[in-house]
Amino acid sequence: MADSLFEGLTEAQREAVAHVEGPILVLAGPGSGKTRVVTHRIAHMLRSGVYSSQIVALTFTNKAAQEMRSRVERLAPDSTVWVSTFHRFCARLLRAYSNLVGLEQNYTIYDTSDSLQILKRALQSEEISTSHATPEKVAKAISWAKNNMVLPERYEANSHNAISSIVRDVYPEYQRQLRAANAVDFDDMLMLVAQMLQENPELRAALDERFRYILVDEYQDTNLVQYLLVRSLSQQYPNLGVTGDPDQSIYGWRGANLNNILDFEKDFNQVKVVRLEQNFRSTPNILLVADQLISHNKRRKKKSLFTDASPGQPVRMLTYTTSHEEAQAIATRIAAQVAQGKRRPRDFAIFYRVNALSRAYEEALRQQGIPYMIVSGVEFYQRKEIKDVLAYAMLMNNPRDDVAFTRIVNTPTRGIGKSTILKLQVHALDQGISMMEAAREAGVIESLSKRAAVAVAKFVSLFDRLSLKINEPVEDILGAILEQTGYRAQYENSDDDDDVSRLENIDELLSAAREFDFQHPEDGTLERYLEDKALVNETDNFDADLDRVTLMTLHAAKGLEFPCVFMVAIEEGLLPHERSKDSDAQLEEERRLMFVGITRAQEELDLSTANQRDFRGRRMMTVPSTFLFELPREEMDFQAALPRMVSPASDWEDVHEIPPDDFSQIGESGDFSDQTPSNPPEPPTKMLITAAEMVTGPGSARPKSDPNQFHQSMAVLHPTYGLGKITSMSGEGAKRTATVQFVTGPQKKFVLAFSDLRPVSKT
DNA sequence: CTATCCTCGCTTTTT
DNA sequence: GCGAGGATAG
Repeated sequence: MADSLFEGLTEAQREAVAHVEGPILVLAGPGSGKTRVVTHRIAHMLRSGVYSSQIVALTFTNKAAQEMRSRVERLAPDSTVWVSTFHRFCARLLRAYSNLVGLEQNYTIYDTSDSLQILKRALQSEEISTSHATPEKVAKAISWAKNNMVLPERYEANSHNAISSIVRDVYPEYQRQLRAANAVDFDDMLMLVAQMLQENPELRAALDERFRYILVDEYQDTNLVQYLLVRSLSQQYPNLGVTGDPDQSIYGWRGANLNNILDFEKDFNQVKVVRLEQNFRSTPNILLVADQLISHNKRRKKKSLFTDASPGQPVRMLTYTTSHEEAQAIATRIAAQVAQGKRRPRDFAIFYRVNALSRAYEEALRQQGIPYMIVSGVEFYQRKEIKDVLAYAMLMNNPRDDVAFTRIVNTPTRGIGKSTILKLQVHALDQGISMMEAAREAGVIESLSKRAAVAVAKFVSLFDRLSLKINEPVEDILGAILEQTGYRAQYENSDDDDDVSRLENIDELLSAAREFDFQHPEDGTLERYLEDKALVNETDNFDADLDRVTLMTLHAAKGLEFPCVFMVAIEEGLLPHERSKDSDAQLEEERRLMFVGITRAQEELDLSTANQRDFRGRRMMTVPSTFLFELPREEMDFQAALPRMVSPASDWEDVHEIPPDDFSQIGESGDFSDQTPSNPPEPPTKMLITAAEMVTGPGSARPKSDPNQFHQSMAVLHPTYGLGKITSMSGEGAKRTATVQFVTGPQKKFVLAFSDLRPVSKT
């Protein structure tokens, strides 16, 4: 039946879609329609008589899962195919079979910072000195072990590595304390399920049968545990379909093992291999550059990428004298194209290797009045007030959760100080009980003063009162926490802007809880709600609908595409990064990173370097990346970015040599803009003028503003952050401060008398 | 206990 | 150059 599922597909794509039984490896080059193939394949399986309950599709991120789910739904509206992240899949299995791995069904999922608390405690109780290794480093090493299925008792220290001996000593205790708290860390979720399947052959066989068809997306990013997991569920029914591209594996540093995809054909019998090599995204010129670069990697599977698109413009390679000029030139180019109506801001993206580089481009864009957004992975931190409130809920759900207990026993303050908490902890450890249980025995703990014991007893009764509500709707539970603990009260009636915003965040949490209750009329348990909270990251801050230039790291760019891409700072030490240069494997990963960046571009691609770069507050001479010498230079457009540059490609190797007089520029003082020949950018057309445009020139001595002219909700301008709005104010006279929410994202607090804030006139 | 000072160190990031 | 986290003072 040549049905609609195959319409418009290439030969290779059809081949993959048509495959139902047995293992299949789909090697999907960039822009080759991979998701389309996977979703159509699922739909085809369903039409071929496979029950949707027998299929599970695993992804890494919630975003990918969501995307796949909605696309499957479109093709097969009433199917109940389970599309899930690895972690959520494992979370469910752990709930069902918790007893097999020493957990209770209501176990807690610790995030990275919670786990770190446990680790610090474990380091303390084992009396291990961390003077030569931070807890963070130890945590990383433990995570590595867990990703590689190394159980605590099997861990062996490496004599060359100081951290590994610490890990050997602390890993078992860390794991004990997690189990004592009835908690798991993220890595446990996968490792424990894998362990459970190894130790319980009947269960493994049953689940293998239940999940007869398993699909794994981004297979090149799987680690050993994930590999063991899917392999053990594909024994009697080896219908494992994996999709990925070894050339786009950029997460080796967090445990991804390239061997999984490279050896897939060895791991299973009669593997069907389909290569998706036709690219539907980029021009041949861009593809050629990508292909030449990646051909320098050894550990890969060769693919020949091709496209039907017309050649398009050559890829440009630009060398600037300074990073400042690089940023200016990019911003000017974008401004000009937008002004001409040729492109919109959202058509452009700027990619860099490290977040710390973003500033220069931000500033240049701001000066040009171009709207932009930064997609950054660092703003992930959880807000304190949210974590506090949820900690109460977590403790209700799992009273053994010592991290939650420690967090809220004195929040808001109720006279239970550090030493009291420590005494409770010691008592708990002695008796082999949880801190909550220890708190119940406060009256008989000798070391505790009468006063402390009373404070603790009061807390316990408060907690018990709250716990009565555990089966009520989540919104009611959180509401009760906020009222009965006095948590809300401590922030109410406060003028402080931080407190105001805390209350706003709390209200948002409540309305999200209401939404959860609404969405889960049947299974809206607190347990379920907390699992959602633990496994979903709400800061999905990339909104493709906004008409803004996108700034992001190369890692963040994976999976996206833009008509016009600028890849910047392609210099030794940055790309490849200096910390990646000691091994070939890491160097190849850096090359893949560049490959990923290049292949995001649909029509235009600019690669650039600067001879001098301002970075981390210092000015440094740079060396162009070795990767640049691996590109098809004859096919590219080498441009002198500035009058001073040597332009022809033949002289290009000389460009990075520093003319003697250039050293005069190296110094700690002085603004670049003084030295650069000023070629003022074309002023953008009127419709483009944003607030930043109105800022007076850099460094001009402007009198500070009178604090009294500011008021709540006023639009203001800052020379660095651009346009913003005053969300709240506090203090008086010289100490009067304003909190400003900037349109570019950040929220900052200013002492008005000393700030460079200016009101925006309404004219 | 909390505010502020100072030191350190510094890829990439999801769950 | 900047922010997190520890130390110290009030």
